[in-house]
Amino acid sequence: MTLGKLAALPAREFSLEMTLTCGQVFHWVRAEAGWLGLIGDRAVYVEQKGETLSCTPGAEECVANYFALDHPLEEIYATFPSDPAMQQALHFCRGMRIIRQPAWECLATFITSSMKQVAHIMQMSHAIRRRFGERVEYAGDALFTYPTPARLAVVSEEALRACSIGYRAKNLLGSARMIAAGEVDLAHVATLDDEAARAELCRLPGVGEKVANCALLFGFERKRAFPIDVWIERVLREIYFARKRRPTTRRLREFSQTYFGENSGYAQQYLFHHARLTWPKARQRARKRQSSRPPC
DNA sequence: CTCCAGGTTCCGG
DNA sequence: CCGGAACATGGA
Repeated sequence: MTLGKLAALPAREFSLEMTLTCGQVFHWVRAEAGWLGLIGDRAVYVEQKGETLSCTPGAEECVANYFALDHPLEEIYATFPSDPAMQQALHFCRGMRIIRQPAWECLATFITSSMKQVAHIMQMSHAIRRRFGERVEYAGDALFTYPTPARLAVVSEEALRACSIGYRAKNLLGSARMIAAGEVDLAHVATLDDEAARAELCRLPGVGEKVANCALLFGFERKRAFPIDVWIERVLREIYFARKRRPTTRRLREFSQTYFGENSGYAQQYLFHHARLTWPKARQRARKRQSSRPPC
């Protein structure tokens, strides 16, 4: 890869590393001293040095918007609850931003995310892009856009399964077809309030409450959307409901919507990333033994 | 080899 | 409303 001169833009309270590795987006790859990826169909290189974010010349505005450099992080942090677990997560993840992803590629990658580790979600994303996306050249490297609903709508389920996505192929294909046919309109979803938008997304196959909330948070700028996955469920149960009778899924959802405030989605991502990177395997095994032991 | 992963859907209490 | 099971695949 041969990079020319880069453009610089100010980036206070920002961690590119955290932002790209926290499990919200899955196609950026390390290159040189930074990262190479696509913002929509535009190939971009970015690297951070201190409070400066350098990027491909001409892409400054696009990059600043994508990485949400305008989000007032200090104001957002001020709305987080002040309990120790939340403050530890904040300290650990400071500078991490919820980015503005194109709605469809965000939704689609989370449709393929069920029962998969972050590393494998990346693999699936790249396989789908490489096989069905548009090729974009950048400094001698080849990048691939995420295929549109219309493009995926006309491929076979077998061809999709060749990307090693298993049973998720049927869901991704079904959702692409419904959107391509206009049965669900993502541009319209963007105009709805959170609850209506979530309900509309859940009409798509493979989209339940968790995936819908990921799409709302990462692809529709809904900072209140609070996805509850296995990690967040552990955090809620072991920290916020420790020593209590096992809360129902319903109870966890109610708690998450009242306790974490107006930027609960942001809080959720900090708790998720912190737990995933710092909770040792030993704790997971201990938890496992505990939960499988009969109550006394 | 066994276990588990940023779940959803369907089915029987 | 709630708990269980099936669903594919690969990394630990």
